[in-house]
Amino acid sequence: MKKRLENLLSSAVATLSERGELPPPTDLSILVERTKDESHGDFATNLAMVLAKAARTNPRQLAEKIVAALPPDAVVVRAEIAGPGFINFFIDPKAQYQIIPAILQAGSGFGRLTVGAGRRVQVEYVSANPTGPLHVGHGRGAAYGSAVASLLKAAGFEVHREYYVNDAGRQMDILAASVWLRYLEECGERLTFPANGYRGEYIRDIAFQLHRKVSDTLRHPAAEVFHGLPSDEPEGGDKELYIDAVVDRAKHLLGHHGYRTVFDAGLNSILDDIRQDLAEFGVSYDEWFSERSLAENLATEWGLGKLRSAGYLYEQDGATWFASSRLGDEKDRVVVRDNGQMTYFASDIAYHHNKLERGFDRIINIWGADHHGYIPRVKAAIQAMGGDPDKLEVLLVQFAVLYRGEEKVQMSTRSGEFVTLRQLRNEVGKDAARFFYVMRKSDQHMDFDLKLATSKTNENPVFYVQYAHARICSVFRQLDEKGLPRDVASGMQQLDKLSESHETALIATLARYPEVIESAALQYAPHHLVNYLRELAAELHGYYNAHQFLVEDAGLRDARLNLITAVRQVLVNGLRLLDVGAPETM
RNA sequence: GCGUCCGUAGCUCAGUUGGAUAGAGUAGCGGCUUCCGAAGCCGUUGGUCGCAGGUUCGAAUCCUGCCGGGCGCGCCA
Repeated sequence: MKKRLENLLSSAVATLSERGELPPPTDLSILVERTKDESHGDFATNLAMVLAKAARTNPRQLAEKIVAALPPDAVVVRAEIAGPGFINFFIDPKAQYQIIPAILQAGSGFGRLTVGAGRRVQVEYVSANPTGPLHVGHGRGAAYGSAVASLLKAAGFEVHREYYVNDAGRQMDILAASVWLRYLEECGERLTFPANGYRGEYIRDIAFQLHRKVSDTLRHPAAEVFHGLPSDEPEGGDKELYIDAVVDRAKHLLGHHGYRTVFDAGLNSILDDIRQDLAEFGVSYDEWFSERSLAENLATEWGLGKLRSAGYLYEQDGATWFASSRLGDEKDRVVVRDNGQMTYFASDIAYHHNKLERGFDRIINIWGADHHGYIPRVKAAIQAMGGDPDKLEVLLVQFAVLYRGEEKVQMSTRSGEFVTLRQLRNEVGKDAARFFYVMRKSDQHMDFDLKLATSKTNENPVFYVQYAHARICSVFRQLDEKGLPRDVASGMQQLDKLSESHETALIATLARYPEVIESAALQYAPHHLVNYLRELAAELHGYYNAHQFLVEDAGLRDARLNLITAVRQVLVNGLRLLDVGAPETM
């Protein structure tokens, strides 16, 4: 409908230009919006106000000319000029009714668009280090990333969902060392655990399983393990130097094979847990991309080689630096440390090089907001490798602060008593968690009220929307119980009986759904969809309370049943994009 | 200190490629069930859009400064 009006307007502008009443058309984009106020008609455009300056006339006069030049259209009842120069369009209600058969015919495909035109988009989200279970911060990234990917797919993009598994690098070595030390404790060794090791209870579980599997074969006396190491932080040393020394010692004593056994025990156990956790959260991936595979394929060296040949690498203080400051970053960044180890950033350069090579039209990274300072260096790397930095879009997700009613839920990674995503799901359920996480703009802090998420009242937006769906299902159960007939085709013939204000408003809201999907997808803003669903549910509840659906008049009854069937379909489609259930009974 | 994001009703938040009288939920107040699920609905109270300038037909939205807050500023990831 918007498109149709835009075409009418551009034809009117063309006519005026030919007559010389307007300057030759530039590449102006005609903006047609839905009105907020009924008295302003159904759609409005600010076209006359935008063009007034170039036409050297006042907006209202120009608006009159534009309206006069509009080609006739069966659907447009009238066009009015209002306010400072808006042109308001009033649409024939009969044309609006057609959305109902359109929705029922399209079914689950209603709201599937073609704006994406099959362009390939890669979406990377969560990508938490496999050094421990997912916590509630990752949950928001998971819900958001998953919703964005689903929206883009609905909008017609070809979407590739990816999790970057940091299964290489220093943190994983620290994890392996932590597992090994707990394993030694299982064997009966007594030792002091490093300040910078992973202290979570899950490490003990992994060590316990490892010990059951390999018994004492990887055991070394504690005295041998810690002999000659620098002092740890509590003894006045440097915890970073200390943990690195512990890692080296583990590698040395265990040998390649033994070390790998410990390393993989930790990695596989945690990664399996993360996979299962996400699966239960309804979050899925097309690919789990291994960082280690980059090293094994020498991709990291290759990526750095690319930077070197482009003249962006230099040596200083024994380390290798990337001159990212020449490409907009605050300062240059180390890619190879003076001890010969690659930094995380070196892998990331290779990873992004790999993404570029795969030929995506757009690359979307979803990161925690605390990583925002990391964006310029990655963009710089892409540019240095000859790629287009604008292809990369980094979406930031702020952490959610958990509350139970008024009370803030304390979280502390240090003490290990952080709330895991699994704990959250167990407390509020998958549907509420998914819905709440994407209810707010992603780059904004949010308060997540656990008590509200579990309450079964109208205060809880999840239940409110789901209840609208269940209520419609209930109407159809009543229809059966009363033994009333239903004739869909006949209802379609008599849609013009839907003349109550609740009905026309509901129809207009239904017609908006594809526009909501488009803007939510293009703006990476699932909260737009959430707000829409709440609005649609509210209108359904209001309609339900104001009018009886199962009325005597069979024609009116069938028309109303067709309308609420369409509402149910849109609720289902929208909730499915968020992976929130649409139960038939509550 | 530098960078970056943010500041909208008592509370939680929408609304920012500039548009008409700034919205919703919740809290408060007052109503609605012989009838399809009251897990609902209707009405009402409540705002210097952080402050001060600027840009223009028009600013919550864009620009500048200030105030207040989050995050970042490692040869960590």
